Amino acid sequence: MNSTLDFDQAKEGQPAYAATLPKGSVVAVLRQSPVFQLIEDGVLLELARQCQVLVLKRGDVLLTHGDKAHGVYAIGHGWIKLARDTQDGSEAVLDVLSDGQVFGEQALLTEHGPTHSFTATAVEESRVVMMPVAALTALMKQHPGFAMGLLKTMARRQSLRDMELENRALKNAPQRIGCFLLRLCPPEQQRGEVVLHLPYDKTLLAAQLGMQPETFSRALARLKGDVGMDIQGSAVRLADVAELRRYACGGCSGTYPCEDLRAAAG
Amino acid sequence: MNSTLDFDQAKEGQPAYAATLPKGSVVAVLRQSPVFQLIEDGVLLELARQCQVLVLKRGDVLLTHGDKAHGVYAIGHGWIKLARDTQDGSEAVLDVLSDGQVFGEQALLTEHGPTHSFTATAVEESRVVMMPVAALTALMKQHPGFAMGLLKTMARRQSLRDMELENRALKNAPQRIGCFLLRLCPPEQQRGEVVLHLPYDKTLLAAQLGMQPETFSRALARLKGDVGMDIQGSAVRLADVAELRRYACGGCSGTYPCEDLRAAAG
DNA sequence: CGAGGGTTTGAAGTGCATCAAATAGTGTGG
DNA sequence: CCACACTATTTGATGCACTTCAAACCCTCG
Repeated sequence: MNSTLDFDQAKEGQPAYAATLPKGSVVAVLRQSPVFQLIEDGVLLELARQCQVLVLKRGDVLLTHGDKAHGVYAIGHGWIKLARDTQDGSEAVLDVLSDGQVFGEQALLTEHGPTHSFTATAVEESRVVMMPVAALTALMKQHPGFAMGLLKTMARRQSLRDMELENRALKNAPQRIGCFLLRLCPPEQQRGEVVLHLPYDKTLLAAQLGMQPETFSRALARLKGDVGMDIQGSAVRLADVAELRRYACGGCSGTYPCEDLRAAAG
Repeated sequence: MNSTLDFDQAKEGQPAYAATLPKGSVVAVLRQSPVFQLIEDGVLLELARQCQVLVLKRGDVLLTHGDKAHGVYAIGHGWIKLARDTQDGSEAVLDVLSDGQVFGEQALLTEHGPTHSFTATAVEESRVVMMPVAALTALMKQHPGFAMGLLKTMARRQSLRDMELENRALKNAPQRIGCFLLRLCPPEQQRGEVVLHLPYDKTLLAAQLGMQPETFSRALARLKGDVGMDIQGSAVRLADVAELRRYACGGCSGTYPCEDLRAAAG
């Protein structure tokens, strides 16, 4: 699989290098996440002082499944893929996260030697804030609001995973793609024509939705015919959102609208 | 689907009726869950005073997807199925929980009018403790240990869901069954012959593993040949656990052993 | 311009779902 | 205690969705 190893440390996704950034901007990154919603500015600034900023190139591996967990991460900007790799070389994508989202909270909760339960890889150039476990456990003890924030985001993420399990169990490939597109629609555009932009490449999208790239391609083509759609590379023009909803949400549990889940899970 | 409605309220899964039980036993139920691990006896007794005990018959619906959430639930004994029902009548089973496990914590976390994101049904005669939201929010404010307990169980559950997503994405039917059987093995019996007892009926098991009953039946038969297995109703005799592990865990992410997840998720 | 990855298209194979029906198991009332 | 009804489970036959393998195409970037 990797006979192409070379001396360029970026090639096979080596650990990211650190960079120093103004602490104020770290606070701004953390503020993006509801996790820190209940924390006062001063406290957050003190936390920021202890954080590290990591700059990742496309393909860089931030942390590996099974590694000891040193911190919790918040995405400043970029796209990070969380996945589980198997012995035989395949992988299951759990999530693809972006600006303001937090991951790796499990590091705070498992007592003896917490390890990461997934591999995190930069899908494209990204900036990530690493919050050391020690700083966070202190924060947790002193500020109950932090635990509450964590609870809320974990509950939200839980619901997202539940929805994904439902999708995998009950929907076919075109419907899963449709569901994803719907969550991409801005909240105010729930009817009529909408133009969307696929946030990352189709191969990754396919993996995230649990299908092969070939299947994704064909399913997208099928959507084009079944609901009105135009596709130009990563640009998708939707003739009528309502039509897509009818198509994709048919086999859904209607009472828990996906709209509520569109917002960042952390 | 239900032209057979009759006057027996149990028939179509009406709400369970309440029963009064000694408060001490409620404390015992709560103590089973790690959620309350850090809470002192006195506090727990006070909580127990405000709880209701529900007795459910097989098929009774405890709460329905979309209902307003009034409380969090702890299973005294029995089996409770959590599932999402779709408009067209099919369902996706999210989890099947048993003694000591807690569910519905989301009720505490979503601010405006929390609703349940799944339907909970008794798979067989069960006893469940209902903890009112009001009592728990009070508890959360005064005892930070409670929030910590919640966080831990939610993290654990998260890992379970991640594993399930991985299983659905990467394993075929016989392997998924094999994985389930392995998690059924007692921790001390990791090699040699083991006799297991399927905890509930095969139709539900199939649904939990994301396959049709027919597929489950055939996959189980296939396992019988591929690894050494004897099946008598719900009794499964495994010639060699290690053999099954080789078979089922081949496509797994090895570094996060499923053994760690066998323990109750809350 | 050429190399390499992303994307599409075609052809063939496979695992699972579906439909149908037989069999086993379980609880009921007579 | 047995016959009946009903459900769970198994088995067979068939179809379909998705995967796999292969090859062409496209696009970007050095």
